[in-house]
Formats: sequence, structure tokens, C-alpha cells
Amino acid sequence: MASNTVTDAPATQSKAQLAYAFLKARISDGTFTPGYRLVLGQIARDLNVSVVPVREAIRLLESEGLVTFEHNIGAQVAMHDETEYLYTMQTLSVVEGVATALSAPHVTVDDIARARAINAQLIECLNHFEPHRFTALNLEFHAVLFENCPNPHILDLVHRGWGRLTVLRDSTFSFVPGRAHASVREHEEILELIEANADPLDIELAARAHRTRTLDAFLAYQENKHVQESRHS
Amino acid sequence: MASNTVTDAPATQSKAQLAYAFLKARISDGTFTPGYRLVLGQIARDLNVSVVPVREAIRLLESEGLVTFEHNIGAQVAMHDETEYLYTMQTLSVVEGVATALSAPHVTVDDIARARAINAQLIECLNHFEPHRFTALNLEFHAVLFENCPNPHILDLVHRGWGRLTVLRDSTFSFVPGRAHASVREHEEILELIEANADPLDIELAARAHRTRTLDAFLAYQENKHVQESRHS
DNA sequence: CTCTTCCGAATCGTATACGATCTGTGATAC
DNA sequence: GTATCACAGATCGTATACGATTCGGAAGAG
Repeated sequence: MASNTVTDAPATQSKAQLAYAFLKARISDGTFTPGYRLVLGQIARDLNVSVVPVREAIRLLESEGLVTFEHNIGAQVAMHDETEYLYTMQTLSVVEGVATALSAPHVTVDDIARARAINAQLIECLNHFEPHRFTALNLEFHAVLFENCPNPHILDLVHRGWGRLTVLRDSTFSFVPGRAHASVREHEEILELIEANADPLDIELAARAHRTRTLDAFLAYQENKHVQESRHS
Repeated sequence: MASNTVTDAPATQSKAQLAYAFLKARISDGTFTPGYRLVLGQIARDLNVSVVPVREAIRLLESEGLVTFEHNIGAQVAMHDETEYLYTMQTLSVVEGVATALSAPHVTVDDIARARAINAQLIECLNHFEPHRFTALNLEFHAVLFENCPNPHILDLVHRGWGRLTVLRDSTFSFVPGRAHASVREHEEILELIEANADPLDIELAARAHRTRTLDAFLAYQENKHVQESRHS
């Protein structure tokens, strides 16, 4: 009866979810670049579904800010000016900060150990540097620290922030590899704060500053690049 | 050509938006109480539209957390346990705090004057206390202080927080009228911090604490009520 | 040569239709 | 009397269909 391609779990998966996953994947991996026009009928044909579920998926992505939508015009992958990255990082610095602080009391010694192991991999990664891998590990590290946040709204905001970030820029560390060294050091500092049952506000501000510094490093790099470019002209 | 009932602006309003506004209004004013089953066909008939736009509106409301949705089962107005209010207030305290701090440098003397005027109305309101009016003015006051926030994401989160709050509880001050007096005093303190160009972090924490205290007051009231109830039994 | 106007193709928004799934009720077995 | 099963009504999910709107290019006026 339930004859599905792979497993039975997604057998009950709606076509809307299928379309959503399809579009999100294509946007994330860069197949659909910012500004790309998302035509309902075309996508529907590609997926062998009707336009209705595709439409639903697009509206969902719109509410997450990954695509923009205009009445009677259609959808396109959201365009990002440089400020977009700035705003997303700033927002994430705030929500990830509180999430980490609220999570701290629920972090077990086992969690700390796992985080240290991941940070060790990050340090090891510094030698033969791969920005993409570094960023993936970096998320893993922070996820251990904020996933215990008891407030589901804040946790959701953190997830959305990371989601947007991966769409906006594959890895900040591609641009500012130097930041990676400081980053792993700060990770250890944050771990020590949590271990010491530090004041939640201290943990929050440390986590926030950690992210803000990555942002600042990128902004400084960009500033510098612009200066160099203007010298050539 | 564009012959509409009232104005021309909503002439281009889609039926999906109509359904969205209709549902949101009914949920906010309490016609549809938490747990109320939202049947697509029924709502569609009431609005003289088909189920498609209604469905779209409901999915939007779902993404905002106002309704819950289950595959092949349907939607109902989101149920709120007590923790829901707690989590929403906590989240709002954080995002409103940063929004206020980020907004502060862009607040003009004129804005400050407007805020003071609103706070004066709040003080005046303390005599013949109407919780609903007080809450509306309270939002107006804070809106003046955070609307200048340059980060659109954070601003959006603040708006969503307030939106959820009005759905969850008409007015916290109905339960804890005593909190209103302290509240208006803290308003003045926040205004003075902004006027003095205080450290953004100080402004942020003041704004955050202001909201947290309202939450704490409610929790204390509730605690007290439960104690009294258990005495009767 | 340039600007305006008009028309057709492409796409969107929504109505209708129909198969799939769930829920509750009544009949049957133990 | 209770538990299980089957069936019917209700509702959901999606396909198809069609009017409405937009956009781009061709035709014509200046």
C-alpha cells in the first residue's frame, strides 16, 4: 500500500514538505542564487506535483526570509545586501548569547566533554584549514552549548539565525582565516565560564562578544579590501 | 475600473490576506479561544472564498505560533500552558532590550517628549485604572523607544513578541495592578538613561529588567494565588 | 529615431473536484 | 457487559481549470 522510494517514514510526508525541502536545499547549496526567479509551474513540473504545494512551500520560505514574494509577480530568492549579513550576525549574537546562558545550568559534564572534543577537532583543523569544515564543526560546538536552552522560542530563533547564516555566506572563515585561531581560544574560555557556574549574564555577554568579534573581523577585512581597491583605481 | 467597497488600497488585497486578517482578529479578540478547531471549509464559507486562501492564511498563522497544525488532522488555535506566557515574556525582554538599546542613538528629543507625554497619560491612568487602556498606552510608550532600531530582524522579533503577548493575555496589569505604579517609574528611568547617552548595555539591561520585573510580579501573584487555593482545599 | 500604445504570452490567484485519511458510531463476537 | 471491527461522514491534501494581472515586444505616431 504505502509504496515509497526509500523509507516508510517519509511516506506520509506531504508534497508541500517535499517542495520545501527541495527549495531549501537548492537555495542553501547555491543552485538557486539570490535574485533567482522561482516560478511555481516550473518547480511543480520538476517535482511532479501541482502548484498548490509548491506555493505553500514558498510562502513558508518567505516567512523565514529566505525568499521574497510580491503579489501577482512571484517569488525570488532573497537578495542580500551587505547589511543583511551584519543584521543577521547581530541578531544571532543576541539570541545565541541568551540561549547559551539559559542553557548553561542544564549542561552536563558529558556535554562539556563533547564540546571540548569538538573544539580539539577545530584546533586540529587549523593546520590544514578548510573553511567549510571549520564552520560545520563550529556550529556543532555551539549547538552543544545552546541546545539545552529551556525556552523553545529563543532556541527556535537561534536555529533560524544559523539557517539564514548558511544561506548568506558559506563561511565567514573563508574571508578571515585569522579569526579562527582566536575563535577556538574563546571557545575554551566560554567552556570554563560554564564549568565554573559563572553568572548567567557573564556567560551571555561572553557568547555574544564571541560572535560579535567574528562579525567585526569580517567588517575589518572588508574595510581593508575596499581601501586596497580604491588605491588601484 | 477598480471598484471596491471602501477604499482602493485593499482593492488589490488578496483573499489570503483577508482570511489572515479575519482569523487573527478573531483569535485576538477571543472569539476563537485556544483549542478552537479551525475547519477550512467552514471558514471558507463564512468568508465566501475557497479553501485555498484560507489554508494559506492558516499556515502563516502557524509559522507565527498562533495556531497549531497537524497533518491530515487540521488546525486549532494554539493552546497555551502557563509556561508559554513565561517564555514569550522572557524572549520579549531580551529582544526588546536590545532593540531599545540599538534604537537609543536614533531617538530624537521629540521622541523623548512624546514618550514622556504617553507616560504622563499612563500616570494619569493610574487613578481610574483600566488594565486594557494601560496596556495599550504601555505598548505605545515602548514603541516610541524601540521603533528606531536599525536592525530590521530584531525589530520584527519585537513586533512578533508583542503580537503573541496580546493573544496570550489581554493585560498582565489586570492581574497585578500594583505593578503599574512601579512600571511608570521605571519608564522615567529608562528615558533618563537614553537622554544621558548612557552605555548601550546599561540601557539594554534596564529595558530588559523592566520587562522581567513585570513577569516576576505576575509569577509572584500566581504563586500567591495557588497558595491561597491550596489553603481552601 | 524615439516615444507611446496595444496585444499576446507567461504567470499568478483562486475555485472546484476528487482521492486519501481520520474520527466516531453501531454491529458483532466473546 | 465489554472489546473489536467495519463502515459512513467529515475533513484534509492535492490536481486540474480558468479568470486576472503583469511584462515584454511589435506596431504606429510624432
